Amino acid sequence: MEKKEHYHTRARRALEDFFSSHPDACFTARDIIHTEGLSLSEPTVFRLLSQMTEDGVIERFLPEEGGGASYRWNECAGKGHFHLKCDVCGELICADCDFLSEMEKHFSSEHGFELDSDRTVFYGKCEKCRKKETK
Amino acid sequence: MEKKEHYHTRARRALEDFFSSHPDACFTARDIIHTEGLSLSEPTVFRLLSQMTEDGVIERFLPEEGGGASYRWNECAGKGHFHLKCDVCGELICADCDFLSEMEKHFSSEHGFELDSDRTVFYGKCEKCRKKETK
DNA sequence: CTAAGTGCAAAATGTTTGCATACTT
DNA sequence: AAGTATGCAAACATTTTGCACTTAG
Repeated sequence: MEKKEHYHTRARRALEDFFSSHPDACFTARDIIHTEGLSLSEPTVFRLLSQMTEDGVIERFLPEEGGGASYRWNECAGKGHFHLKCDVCGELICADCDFLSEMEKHFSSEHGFELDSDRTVFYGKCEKCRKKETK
Repeated sequence: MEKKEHYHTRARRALEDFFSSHPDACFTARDIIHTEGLSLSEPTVFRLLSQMTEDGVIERFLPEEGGGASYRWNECAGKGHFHLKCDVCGELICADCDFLSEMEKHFSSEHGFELDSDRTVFYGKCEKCRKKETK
């Protein structure tokens, strides 16, 4: 639970700028390594991604199919929210509504389970993709 | 959506037997490869795990930290259920209660999201581990 | 000056593929 | 006989490590 000391280096700033200027998009380590403007080495990218995830600056999402973990700017840090991931278009939707506390209550009282909503990802099909299909 | 034809081979039977006789435990490909009684090669294990997951015989869970994906006998195949994964002891609990349809209803009406409950894993802390901590 | 960060090369993991052989149907 | 499965070796992809060097505080 101790905050580690981080120097403000070029690499760290570059990554923070990169994520914060694409707040809704997910990137893999690979994406970042191959982004021209950044030119960061593999170890540096993985090290920074891990640190920034631990610090809550970005969020980490596990790989679905091929490829590695993906990361995204964490706008709603610590706010209590949940994620909806569309299996069709791949979009990751950040949701925040009252139902969350209802879910937490249910899991706690009925299953004795303390839900960590920030880490839980709901899979399914998003509104856009559902509409497309019923055409 | 077409069912692929599968031969009943020694390897396939061995894996099915293995999973069905440990219905509550999760195994990685690595675990299986190193299980003495089975003696299956790496490619065979990965190929079978993929096929059996597609066919719904087993369930696949993505890696949390280190290690690869883990697999488990799918007892509640197609029954509509959800999973609670304890971050502390790692246990994966299979839950099946009425709240599920309530959740589906909420996501559908409020978020336009069609939930695939079978694939969704809730992270948090299970009853046992919560009790342990408050000692 | 000291602690932390960086890049390179190499290693460790997890998973997949090409291909010749063996098994199921 | 035809189609699928297997094992080996090798390829691939992702992530980590060791180490010499640089940079921030």
